[in-house]
Amino acid sequence: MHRLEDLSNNKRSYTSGAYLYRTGDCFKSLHAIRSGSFKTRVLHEDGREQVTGFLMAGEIIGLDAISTDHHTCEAVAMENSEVCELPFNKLEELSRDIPSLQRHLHKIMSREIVRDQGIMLLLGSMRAEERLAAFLLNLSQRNAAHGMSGAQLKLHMSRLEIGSYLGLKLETVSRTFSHLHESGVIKVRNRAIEILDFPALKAILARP
Amino acid sequence: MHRLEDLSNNKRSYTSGAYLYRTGDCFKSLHAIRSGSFKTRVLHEDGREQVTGFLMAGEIIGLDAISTDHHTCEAVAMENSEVCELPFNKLEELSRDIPSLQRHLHKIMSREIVRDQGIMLLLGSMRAEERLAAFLLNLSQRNAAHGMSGAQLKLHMSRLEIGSYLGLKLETVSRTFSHLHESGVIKVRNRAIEILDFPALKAILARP
DNA sequence: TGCAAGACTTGATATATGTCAAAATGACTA
DNA sequence: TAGTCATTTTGACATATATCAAGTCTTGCA
Repeated sequence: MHRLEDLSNNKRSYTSGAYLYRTGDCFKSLHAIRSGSFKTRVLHEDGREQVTGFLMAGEIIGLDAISTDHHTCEAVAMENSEVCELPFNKLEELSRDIPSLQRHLHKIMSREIVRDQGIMLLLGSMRAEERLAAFLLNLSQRNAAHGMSGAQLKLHMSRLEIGSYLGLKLETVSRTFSHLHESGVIKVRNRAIEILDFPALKAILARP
Repeated sequence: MHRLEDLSNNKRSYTSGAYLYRTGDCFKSLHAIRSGSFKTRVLHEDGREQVTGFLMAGEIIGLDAISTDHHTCEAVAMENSEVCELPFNKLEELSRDIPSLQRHLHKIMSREIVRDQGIMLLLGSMRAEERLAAFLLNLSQRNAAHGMSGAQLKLHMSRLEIGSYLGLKLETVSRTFSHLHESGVIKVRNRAIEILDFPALKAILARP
């Protein structure tokens, strides 16, 4: 596993709003997010766009590009962030020698597929309030997994971006936040969200 | 590449409606569809479900399960079908020796991620008619890729299943089919669809 | 072949979310 | 610090899709 370190000494910084890659860019490396966060989005010919993910520290970004050797979406930093470059052919080479790395890489890719299936379920069959509840709980969980608070969330994305991700208009996102705020489930102060009543938030999801 | 054949001599048949695997099943093998077609769907606690894919001959099924060694969705045959079992640890073993196979496997997984992103775009930002147009064009393209007609489609799934996949109710699917039929873009006779006007169908997608 | 169950279509109506608009708030810059 | 611009909230209204309800058509089985 020490050989992995050869791979990971190449760190780069991105300021908020900077592109990690754009649609069509040639693919050479995956990137591990060391700090900060990124959003990914796909673009349709007619200017339509869809945010497909919000990624934070510890997560791997760029898996879409392996398919065609070109990026099929773009990744933008949502705050000042650091990534570690993982040249993909080195990764493949290493994973031929190290079965546990190979397995790990496969699991990472598969996990992304599972994550996308979850979003499809959300987009295909949930109402606005359920989508937002699922979104907040997911964020909370990932925050907690990094030793940060599960209750206090600092959103680095706008209502517009949340809307795009959840298949809602920004006004609907705003209204739904307000509604959850009024019912005492969460506290909303601009982009700082506090989850006050976890069971209630989970109950929104559990009841179809 | 001949060693691949060792892998692929294990064929199995599934009658229409039979499960290839269920949610929670232990994962051992991917499956290559030799003939026929399958649908995959994810289940939510509250009985909610979402069809996440319709797979046909030549496609690989089961990639979701690598993540946890257990299947996170279920796969059901939509007609009498044959699959070829690909034991995953043998696949990993072989791909350590054969870089081109390794690369191929990675591309297959990445392609699935890209496909899912496309569905997220569809579910998140398209109207009913656009979703159905995208669905039909995709089906047509895959049909044509297998040497079959791109214009004559035989649907193996019900309106309910199409609706689940596209995030619509079955009535909306039916109405939208009827509408496309009336406007002369397609001809609908039960599950036999004929695409009469490709440019018109594509135009529905291009105009936001 | 005929019957029954499921699949599909179509209509009337309800509703969640979108659209348009304006005001309020917050953030950045000069 | 003030001023400008972007973001967010909130309201009134529009609309796409969902829901409920018949009714018709297929299909598979007896």
